[in-house]
Order: sequence, then C-alpha cells, then structure tokens
Amino acid sequence: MENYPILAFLNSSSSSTASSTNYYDFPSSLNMKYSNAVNGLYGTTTAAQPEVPASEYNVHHDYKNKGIVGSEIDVEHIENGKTNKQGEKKIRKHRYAFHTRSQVDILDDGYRWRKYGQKAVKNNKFPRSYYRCTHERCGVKKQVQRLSKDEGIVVTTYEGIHSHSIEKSMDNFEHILNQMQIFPSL
DNA sequence: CGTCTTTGACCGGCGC
DNA sequence: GCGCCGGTCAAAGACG
Repeated sequence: MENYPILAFLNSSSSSTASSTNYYDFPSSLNMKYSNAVNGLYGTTTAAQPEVPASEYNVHHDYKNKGIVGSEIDVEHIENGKTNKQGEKKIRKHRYAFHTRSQVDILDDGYRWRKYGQKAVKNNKFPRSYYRCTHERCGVKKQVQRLSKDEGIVVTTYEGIHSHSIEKSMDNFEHILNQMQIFPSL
C-alpha cells in the first residue's frame, strides 16, 4: 500500500490520548524531510509565542486544554457509534491543528486543495476556510483560520489521512519555511 | 475551456 | 420544537 500520510509521524509525537488509528510507514527519505521541517515549525512557534491555550481554538469541548505539543494540538478525537443515512458506521476521526506564525494563510504542503466553503467564526473577525484534497477518493480535509487575538498566527487543522502519495516536489517544504517568520530560540 | 473560488442555501447536531 | 452554529453543497463567476 502506498500511503505517505503527512501526519503519521506527527501523531507518534503526540502526548495526548491513546489512538487506535492505524498509521503507515514513511519512506525514510520523506520522513527525514518532514521531520526537519516540523522541527522548524516547533521552534518557530513555541519560541516566539507565549503559550496560547487550546481554548483559543475552536476545539472539541472534550479536548480543550489537552496536549499542546509545540505547535501541534490534538484538536479532536471523535468516536461514536452513530450511523448515517446509509447505515454506515461513522469512523473515528483525528484532527491535528498547527498554529504557525505566517503572513500568508495558505501554506503549500505539497498537496492540491480545493476550497469548498468559508464561514464566519464566532468571536473571530477572520473567516475560516474549508479545503478538501483534490485527489480522487482522498477524503482529507483541512481548515484554515487566522486568530483574531493575534493576526500573525494561522491555525491549520488537518483531518484524515491522504490515500495517495504527495503530488508535488517535497522541496516545497522549503517554501513553507520561507513563508514563515523565523525567530531565533530564546 | 478546464480548474478553482466565491457565496448563499441547506443540513444535521445540540442546547434550551 | 425552535434557533443557533459548524460544516457542506453547488451554481455562478473569475481566472489563466
């Protein structure tokens, strides 16, 4: 199976609740690049910011104030036995949010995204944008929103695992880093 | 002309 | 039941 989920290794670094989600192995070359990039994110955001409580985000109430790991937040952990119209069981979802200090809202993470909605957010003067991965049958979604309290911070929330390999060159991670302000560690 | 964004409508869940 | 709210749909328009 060829799955290169961007969030697979990130989950392993999460200190929050136990997960039953299956994750796939990273090709070692990609893993290294991702790790380097994310370590950069951690340093950037945590060093530059006073800790922002999880309650600042629009998070699932059960998981407020849980598990801020650097710039990664285990936003949501959904498990229920409800069924939808088709009688399919809803599957457990995982969401991961990253707060990054950036001038641009859209960080190029290598995947192609189609915007499918935008909503005003309560207690936030900035709207939240909804994106879906354009790859066929890949249900990965992400939400992007800027914090009202600190306009320099962009919160990107990922939901789901990509069912396909990345579509662009991994070199784009350098662009991501270039888009962010880099602060020296204090 | 194909792809992507915009935006109001719509829907389901939840609290009262 | 009703209203609010977050999330999604889909038609129309913009853009390269």
